[in-house]
Amino acid sequence: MKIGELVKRHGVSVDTIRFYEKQQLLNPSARSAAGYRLYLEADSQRLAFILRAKSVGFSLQQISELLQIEDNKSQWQCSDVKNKVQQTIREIDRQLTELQQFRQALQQLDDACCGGNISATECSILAALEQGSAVKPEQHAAEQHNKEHN
Amino acid sequence: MKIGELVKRHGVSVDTIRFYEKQQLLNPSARSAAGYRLYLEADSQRLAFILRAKSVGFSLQQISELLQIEDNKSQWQCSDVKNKVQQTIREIDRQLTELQQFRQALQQLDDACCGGNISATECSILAALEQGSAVKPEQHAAEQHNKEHN
DNA sequence: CTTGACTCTGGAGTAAGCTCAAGGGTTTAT
DNA sequence: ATAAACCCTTGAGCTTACTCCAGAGTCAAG
Repeated sequence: MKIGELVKRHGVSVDTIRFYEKQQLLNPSARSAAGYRLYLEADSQRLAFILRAKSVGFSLQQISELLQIEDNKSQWQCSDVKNKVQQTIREIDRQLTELQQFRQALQQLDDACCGGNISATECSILAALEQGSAVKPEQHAAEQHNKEHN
Repeated sequence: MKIGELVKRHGVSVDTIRFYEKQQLLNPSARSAAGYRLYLEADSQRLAFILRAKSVGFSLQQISELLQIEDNKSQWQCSDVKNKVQQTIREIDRQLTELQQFRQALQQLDDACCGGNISATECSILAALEQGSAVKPEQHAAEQHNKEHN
């Protein structure tokens, strides 16, 4: 099949396919006389592999490594594959930790801010960013009932 | 002070400062006769603001918006600032959700794989990526005791 | 035989946030 | 006076995963 049918089957663009080829992830099995890329069923399945791995969170670099194993399965062991998966999980965990820290820092700023229609000159969020001090809630002409915790 | 002292104080590179200037985040208060950038205390504090906001997870774009408020505090309200923070939190939450889904998908693959020294031809991870089917643990010459759940 | 759909190559552009290099002027200490 | 350390501008490069464009050849239908 030509590139047009391949992309129709998988819902990706031709540019994506050519990009994957440049990255050595997916080569056409042949070329027509006019130079058109020709793909076989096996190529289509390989593309499906790539897209599934991508949707699961692998980078193209990691997919390339998995494909090397896939291409030569008998020379690799289960543990090789599992190691790659676990390494990816660890990377994701690192990103999660970082994001959660950001979230927490922002949540603290958010909690301390009244969010009302008082002027931003008294905003505790800006104050914290200016002075880098610990977060202190605003105390304007109203009740202040969240002094505890911390 | 010249750029060299500024960067020494804050532990960033001169390239970073010049980049922030191009992004209109931080302009020197003056230039010397020879064209050297000259910064005042206020500039140094503004840089501190930027770096703190960055460490908390704001993008440069968002920092730019915060600085606009900071530059003209009296014309903004607390709620304006709080809204920006909450918007950022929502973006982070979206990223967290996505990462957690990736993590879960990978964890399922990982759980199903024995990770042993059997050949990768029987690896359940590769099988799942090839066929796109639900994850099924390998069943080789050993006990199989995790059939439930799912 | 022509029109339109399809395909080709090569190269540029995108977002984000810098980092580096080339080639040159300035300041400061000795 | 000269060398080291500092500063300047312009412009390119890095990373990831594409996307878009120009200019041109190819194929199938009518």
